[in-house]
Amino acid sequence: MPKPIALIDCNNFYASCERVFQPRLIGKPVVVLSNNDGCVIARSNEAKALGIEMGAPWHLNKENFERLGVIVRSSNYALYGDMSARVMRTLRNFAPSLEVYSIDEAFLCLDGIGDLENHARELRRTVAQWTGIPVSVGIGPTKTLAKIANRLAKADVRSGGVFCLMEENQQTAALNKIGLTDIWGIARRLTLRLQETGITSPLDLREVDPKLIRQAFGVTVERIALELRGVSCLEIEEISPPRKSLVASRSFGRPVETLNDMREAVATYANRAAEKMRRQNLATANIVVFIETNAFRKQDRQYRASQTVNLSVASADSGKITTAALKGLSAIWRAGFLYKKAGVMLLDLVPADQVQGSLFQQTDTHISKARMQAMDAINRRFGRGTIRLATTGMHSSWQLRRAFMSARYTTDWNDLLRV
DNA sequence: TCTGGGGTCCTAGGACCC
DNA sequence: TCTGGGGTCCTAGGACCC
Repeated sequence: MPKPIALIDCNNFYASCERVFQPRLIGKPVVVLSNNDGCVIARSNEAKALGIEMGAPWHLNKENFERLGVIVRSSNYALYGDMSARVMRTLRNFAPSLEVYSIDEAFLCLDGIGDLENHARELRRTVAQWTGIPVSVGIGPTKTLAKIANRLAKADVRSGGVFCLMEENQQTAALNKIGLTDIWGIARRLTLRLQETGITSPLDLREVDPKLIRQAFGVTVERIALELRGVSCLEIEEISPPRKSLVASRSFGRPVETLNDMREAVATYANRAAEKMRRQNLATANIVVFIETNAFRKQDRQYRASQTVNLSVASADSGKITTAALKGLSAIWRAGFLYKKAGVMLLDLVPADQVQGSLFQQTDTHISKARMQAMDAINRRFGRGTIRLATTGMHSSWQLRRAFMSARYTTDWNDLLRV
């Protein structure tokens, strides 16, 4: 019997959070808008019933919402983050291990629980009582099937918010009811490509030889196909890995046309990004700046570009980061476009305290020498040929790549051997 | 063990997720 | 005029080394 995995998903999370503090919103159509009140990012069930779409632009729907009596809220991420933490704390009482997957979702390992459905119903009751947030529970032998179960828990009112897909016949019936895009990890593009090869339903995807899937669509889709069969490929990760990148970006209220205006915007984002980074005690070695026109305006000429700028020494210095971002900007700047969006990303984040005396402060020669040492060390430890085998095997190549990347800021070869 | 350019680094971008 | 913001993983392809 495979280990049962549950996916807990808060229903209409942001809208539900607003309701906890404003009970008069209960039973009414409520939508929550994105950062600049740009578009709809959460809807209560009543709002969904009125046909309001996810991502609907506010400016096109303002009057419509008023006419329908829809209550509109600007988003309040501090509040949602706090409510999320309360829900997660409550969930820890119901499982030996838990992965916080997003602000409103968690995977739970339910290994050793006898009556799964009963347990799930008790969990729902408790979360509702302690936090005021309604949740749905999907249970399956893999994360992907748990996701599908969760979707069905929401879709089927008779389920009472809990749906179980532990048995193969249940799984087959469920896969018959949904479309390819309902599968976690399959969106529009992949659906189109799958359909071209004759895979038109989730059941098709489950039955095709995974090796063929791998060849045509890569490892990610292969894993999904295996997960649909009940073969677990995605483990529960209790400890969230350290952040690798962060970004500060915004859409402009009105198009930006001049380099001066764009420089101002990019400098602002670079500062914001640097601030975020320092709050998390991180430093960066690679900075990306990107600019793009408004893809919604088909009548305008389109342009988008990005540029990476490498700092030879990792830094948390706002000034250096801003300078690098502006340098990148001049490389990609093209006059004559109506720019809609820009941003600054910080890549290859490392703990700021590890930067001192690390290889980042050494020359390229030192770094390549360190790389050779790492290769030698791996060959000694695992035998000659390991590197070649590992890099030709798809599963491990990126892990090995990471190991080499990490050689750039660690001098402890034992770290590499553990990978 | 087999094969026969092999291998790494880097950039850019696609695709997906919430 | 007005369509979010913040992430991850994977792959293709060029430069370069041996």
